[in-house]
Amino acid sequence: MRTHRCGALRATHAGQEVRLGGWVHRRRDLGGLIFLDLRDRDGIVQVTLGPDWTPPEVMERAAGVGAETVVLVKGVVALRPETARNRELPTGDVEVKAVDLAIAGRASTPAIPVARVKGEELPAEELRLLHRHLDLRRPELQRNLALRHRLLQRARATLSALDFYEIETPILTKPTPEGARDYLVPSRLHRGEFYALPQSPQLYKQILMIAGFDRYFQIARCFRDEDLRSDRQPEFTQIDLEASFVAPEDVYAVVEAVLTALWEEAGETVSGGFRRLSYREAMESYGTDKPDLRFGLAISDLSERFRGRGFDAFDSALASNGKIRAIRLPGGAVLSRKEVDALIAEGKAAGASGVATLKREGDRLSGPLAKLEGMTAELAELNDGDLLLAVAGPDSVALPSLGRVRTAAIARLKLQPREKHVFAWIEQFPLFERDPESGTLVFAHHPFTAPHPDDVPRLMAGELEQVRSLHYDVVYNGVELGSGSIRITDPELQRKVFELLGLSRDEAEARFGFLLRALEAGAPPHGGFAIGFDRVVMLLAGAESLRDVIAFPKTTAARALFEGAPTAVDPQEIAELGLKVLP
RNA sequence: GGGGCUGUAGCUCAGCUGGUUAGAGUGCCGGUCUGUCACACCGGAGGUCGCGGGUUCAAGUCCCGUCAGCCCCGCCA
Repeated sequence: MRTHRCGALRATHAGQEVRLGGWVHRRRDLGGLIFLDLRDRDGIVQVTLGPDWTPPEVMERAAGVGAETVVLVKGVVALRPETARNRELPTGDVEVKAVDLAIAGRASTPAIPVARVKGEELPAEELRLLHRHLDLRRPELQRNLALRHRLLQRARATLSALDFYEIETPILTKPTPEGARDYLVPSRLHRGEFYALPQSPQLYKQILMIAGFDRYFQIARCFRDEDLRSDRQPEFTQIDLEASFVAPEDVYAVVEAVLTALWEEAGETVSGGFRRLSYREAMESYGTDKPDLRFGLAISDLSERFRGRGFDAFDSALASNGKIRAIRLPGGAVLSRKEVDALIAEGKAAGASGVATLKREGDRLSGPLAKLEGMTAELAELNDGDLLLAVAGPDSVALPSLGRVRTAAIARLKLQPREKHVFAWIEQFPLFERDPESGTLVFAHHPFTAPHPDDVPRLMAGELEQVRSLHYDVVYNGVELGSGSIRITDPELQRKVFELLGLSRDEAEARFGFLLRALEAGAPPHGGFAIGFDRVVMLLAGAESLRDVIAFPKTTAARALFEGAPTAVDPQEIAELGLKVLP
């Protein structure tokens, strides 16, 4: 039916007779001459119709085609006249002189434009989702999904070459009361019972390791019934992997190979390797567990330097086991009072009771900290033009506050990154964290995460806060790309953890008995990782929203506008499931 | 669950302190036009101002409610 894609034609094709199929992107009808921009997934080429080479009835037909109509064109590729070439188009040196044009699919006037006027804003997101078939025709989204395809293939090829088997796991699974809210699926055959859609294939991949498959991966769809954000969809895709007889180092090597391959596939060069930071180092130096290491600006401890200098807020913080933490902004002295106030507000929003500042301009120090006894530029280690922002208090407050100040300052000062891509492993996360509401200790990750071997005695002794885990994250330019861990393989340790979670032996058996039985059948040491694939595509495509790298995304209220899901169903179907909808 | 922003022609937007017949660009329809590429030019049609209620002599504009989209907090082991 066709010989080439529209976007593929170049000067080398000149003289060839071609048949094309595509969508009419735009029409320019000059009366005697008609130009059609014909578009397919590869790009746009100009089709030219004129009385010298196009039969009159074809001219007439072409004069009537509207935007987005699908046409089949037969013609000859010709070099354009020298003065009529279009440098902005890859196909701009040529045009197709049409001898025939058939209308294959006439389009009604598009509800939203595919070809936009230069400078025109995109249609409202609601309309783009409602008319997704049209929005997806836009070259940007075509490009994003083409990239997504290539990244998927590259991930598969890379893992397959590393001896990983791609194995599918169920979509209808067992509900898990912990963690995110499950999407539930009622069972017709078993009235009153429910499946859940998987939040991740976590337990299945562990069972696969216990079953001896050694290395598994899956491009896995995951479902979580929680409120959404611009970087969160109710269903999303992970590159999920798990391997046996591994230490964290072995998992790191695999994940690094995959991520490096993906960046390469997108045309980026990754160098400098993956940094390593413990959770503690990340928090102490950057105030976050996902630091953007493209910038320096580490947090420093000024407790001793600023102790006992007549600043009450500092001394009282130190007296109650707090620290004075600070960040130096080179060139920060240029910030206006208003801009500095905005940074202080960031710190306060994260819980700091105050953010004290010190500015150096020439030999002059200014700001609230300038009046500390014995304050000098040397004491504060400030260079000319620097701004110091300090927070005193317990680390649990001071560090995250300065982390937010740091991020805001980088944006405010429009600092140039020292490197383009910085990947880092964050290791040795605590196994437990304090629930801010109840104050009780809860699992920081899922309950299958192995404790750090050195800390198992502490775990058994109930010194939970001190217990580190074998959980690790990959962070890229301040964005968390994924996480993983070495898993618990000792059934008794796993039982102990369920107990710490507050599950009775019976409850643990009812919920996770299948895992415990598997562990008792001889489990190899194993661990794995999951890469948030949508987020990776978004970063590599330069997209601003996950919705721009997913063909059919949901709205922030988890609706599918195009097809209209969710929707009410026939009461009879509901009755068949043994359910009743409450008003 | 809470907060914020937005909703006016098919699309993108303007519409002042409440005041005559709600505008522009683009698209659409008709016409002229042989080198355009956001073609140009002439003419025309096109409106439940998201929806419901209220205040007022008078509401696109003010108030209350509601729906939808987006952003943020909570939430996402």
